[in-house]
Amino acid sequence: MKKDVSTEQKIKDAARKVFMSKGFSGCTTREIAKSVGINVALLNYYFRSKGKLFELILEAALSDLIDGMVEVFHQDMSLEEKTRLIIDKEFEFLKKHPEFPLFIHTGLNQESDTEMDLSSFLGRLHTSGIFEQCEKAQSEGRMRKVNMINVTLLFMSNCHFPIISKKLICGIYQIDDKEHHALLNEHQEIVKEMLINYLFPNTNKHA
Amino acid sequence: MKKDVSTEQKIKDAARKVFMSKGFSGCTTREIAKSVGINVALLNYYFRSKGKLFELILEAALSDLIDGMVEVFHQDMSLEEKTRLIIDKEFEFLKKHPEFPLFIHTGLNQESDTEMDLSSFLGRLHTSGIFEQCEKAQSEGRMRKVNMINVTLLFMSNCHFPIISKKLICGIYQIDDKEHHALLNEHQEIVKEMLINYLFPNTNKHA
DNA sequence: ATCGAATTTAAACATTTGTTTAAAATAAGT
DNA sequence: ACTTATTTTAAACAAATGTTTAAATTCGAT
Repeated sequence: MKKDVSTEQKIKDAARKVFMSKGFSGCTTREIAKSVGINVALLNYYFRSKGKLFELILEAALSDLIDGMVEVFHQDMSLEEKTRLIIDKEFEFLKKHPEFPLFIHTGLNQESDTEMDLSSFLGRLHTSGIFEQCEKAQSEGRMRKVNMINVTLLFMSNCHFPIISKKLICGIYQIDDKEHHALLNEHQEIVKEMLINYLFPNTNKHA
Repeated sequence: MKKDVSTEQKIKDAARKVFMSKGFSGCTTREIAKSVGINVALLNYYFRSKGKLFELILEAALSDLIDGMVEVFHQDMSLEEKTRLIIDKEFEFLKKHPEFPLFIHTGLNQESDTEMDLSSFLGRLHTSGIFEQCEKAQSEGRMRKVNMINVTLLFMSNCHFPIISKKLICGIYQIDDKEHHALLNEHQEIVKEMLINYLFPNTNKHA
């Protein structure tokens, strides 16, 4: 029943790659099928439609995103350490998968009929204990009193956007891929310092 | 020869609206034509193809983006004042045109054959005098020594991403449009303080 | 009013696209 | 070996899509 890797999984992998680089309406089912080496009909045999397949891929990507964060949250570390670690991890991941953030946000915007339910992710964040750890640090004055949604935004903005904006930045400042990669490395350090300084102002007064 | 507003302009306006909300491959020429109330052929009479029209709209949007920034740069203000003003302006603009940032970045990534030339925008930034003003402040120790590309990234990340990520944030944290709007207002202040503190650390030690 | 150019339309074209149907091939169970 | 269910394919469908053609309409200038 199982080959080396099942056809179903091969389709998912190919679909993920194609959807990520071209978006939902930017590619065709035939393109995905061809990249797997199968017929178009087989794609609708396993998944019911292009839209269903897309939803599946998008949901998996979102799950990966949350999992990556939660994994760090679970560890036994100070918030400063978690901050550094999560920024490093995010940058390293995104350098390898640059299409990821744009895919997620355009994907969420193209959901035609049914809005995807993301509420389950909040549960995973809650059970990671990160909210309690922040709340405690905030009440003890070690962390700036900022809403957790704003904290989320600060992290994601400064990790994801530099990847999203690659074409714009390279186009305007006339730099090539190699220079942009160096830029990202610089920026990674900048973001770490800026966020640490902002969120934990007391601990880092003269670091 | 000219109506109240020319057909050409009406097409551009409609195309801008449709492209912004659905992306290049997410809409059809007929959809644009219908929203103007004209025939599909007329669209290709004024612009040569769907792709050409899209390039035009994208270029105009990019130009608007740069213009908005340059306009602030030209004014006679301190860098701290310009920082606050540009963040406020950007947030206000994006609250009114939330599709703008996603459109630009997916647009730049969908350019099939010809890469768009963005080098002209660098010239406009240079003549605004902002680079010299920063260089001076940096050499005088009033501004942190950060590459201007990184500065650009910091600003754009923290202004654009909160808009881009609306669906994700609302979905995860289960908030509605109204709450998200309030969130943006909070975030606007956070970003201003964080960036000012980071870029001009001396001036704001105990503000 | 008439001529010619610019504007607009209806219709058609050739592809492409998502999906389905029915048959063929493969695998599994007996 | 035979039967049945699963997997895969080729072909077809209807609808959609970007673009073009040729005719109609509008409009300014003479």
